[in-house]
Amino acid sequence: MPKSNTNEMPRLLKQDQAQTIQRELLAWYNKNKRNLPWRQNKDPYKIWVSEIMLQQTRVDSVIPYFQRFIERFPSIEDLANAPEEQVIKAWEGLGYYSRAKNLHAAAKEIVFNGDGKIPSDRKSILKLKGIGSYTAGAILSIAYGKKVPAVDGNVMRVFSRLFALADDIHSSSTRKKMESIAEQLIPEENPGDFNQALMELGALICTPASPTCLFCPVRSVCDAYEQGIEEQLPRKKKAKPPVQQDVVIGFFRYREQFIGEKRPDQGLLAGLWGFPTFELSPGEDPLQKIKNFCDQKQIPGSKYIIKGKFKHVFSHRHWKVDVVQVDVKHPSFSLPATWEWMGIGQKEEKTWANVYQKVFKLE
DNA sequence: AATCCGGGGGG
DNA sequence: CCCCCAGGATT
Repeated sequence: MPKSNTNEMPRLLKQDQAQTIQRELLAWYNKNKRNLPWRQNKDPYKIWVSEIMLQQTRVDSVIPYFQRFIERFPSIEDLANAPEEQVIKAWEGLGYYSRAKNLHAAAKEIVFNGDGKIPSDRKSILKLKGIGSYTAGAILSIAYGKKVPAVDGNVMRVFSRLFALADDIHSSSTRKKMESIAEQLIPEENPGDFNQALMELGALICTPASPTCLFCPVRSVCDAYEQGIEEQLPRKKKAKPPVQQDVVIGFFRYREQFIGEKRPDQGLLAGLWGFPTFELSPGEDPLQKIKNFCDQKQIPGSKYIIKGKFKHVFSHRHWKVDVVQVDVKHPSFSLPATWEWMGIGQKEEKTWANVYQKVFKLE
C-alpha cells in the first residue's frame, strides 16, 4: 500500500526541506542568538517568568522588568510567599496585568498544593493559570528539553513564508495547523534551541515588514522567497477598529491630599489604582459631568478647573481624556467605597496604570 | 469564533 | 498613522 494518504495532515513538508531547515536554523541560531538574561541557564522558573512577560511584549521592553522581577523574587518560593500587591507592583507599566495575577496564583498552586516544581508534562502544566499552548511548549522544550512545539506569532509568520501558506494567522484553526507543522519539523536533538531559533529568526530576519531574506539561513528552501511573495505573507484579516471613548478624570484635592480610586477587579486595568474616571457620552461636557457628580454625592467642591488634556491608546480602546481638578472645602465627606484619600507617599506604594501616571505628570 | 486585556517601538 | 509584538481567558 502506498502511504501517501495515511497522514492525518496534508503532507506539507518535503523531507529534504525539513532536514535543511533543522540543520541551517540550528547552526544560524548558535552563531547569532542574542545574549538575553533568561538565556543564562535553564532554570524552569526563570524561563517561565520570561515567557509570561514576553506574551505580546517585545524583548527590549521585557529585559529590565525581568531583571528586577528575578532580583525581587529569586525563586518560585519567594514569589509564592509574596503578597499579590508586590507582584503587581513589579509588573507596573508592563501591561496585561492579569499575567502577573495568574503567574502569582500559579506559583502558589505549585508551592502550596504541588511538589514545588514546575510541571514537566504538557497536560499538567496546561492546568496552570496563564499557561496556554505556546507557553507550555516554550517551557517544556527550553527548560526540560521536551520535544513540544512552541508556536507564537513569530513562528506563524516564518511558517507562512517558508511553506507559502495563505491561511489567516488570526484564525484559531490556523494555529493548530501551524502546530502540526511544528510537530513534524521539531528535531529530537535540541528541541528548545530549535523552537527559539524559529522565534529568533522571526524577530531578527523574517520580520513582519521588509524581511532581510539575503541574510536568511533558510532562504534556499523558502517557498515564499522562491515565488517572490514574502512581503504578502502572512495573511491576516484586519482588526476591528478600537472604540473611541471620551473620559473625564477627577483630580480631587484638599491641601496636600488627593483622592485615588481602586479600579474594579474585572475588566480594564483591573485592580490597579487610578483617579476617579467617568465615561462621557458624545458631546457631554467634562467639567459639567464632574460638577453634577459632586452635587449628587454632596462633595463640597469649591473650585473646578481643567487641569489638562491628553490622549491615551489601549490596543482595543482609545481614550480622549480631560483632567478636572476639584479643590474641596474640607475632606470630611463620605467617599465612594473604591475611593481613598492619599498623600504623595502612596504614589510609590500603590500600582498605577500608565494612563494615570500621565495625570501625575500634569503636576 | 470573537472579544477583551496594555503598552510601546518602528516604519 | 499604522502594525504587531516569545498569547491566554472568557464568552
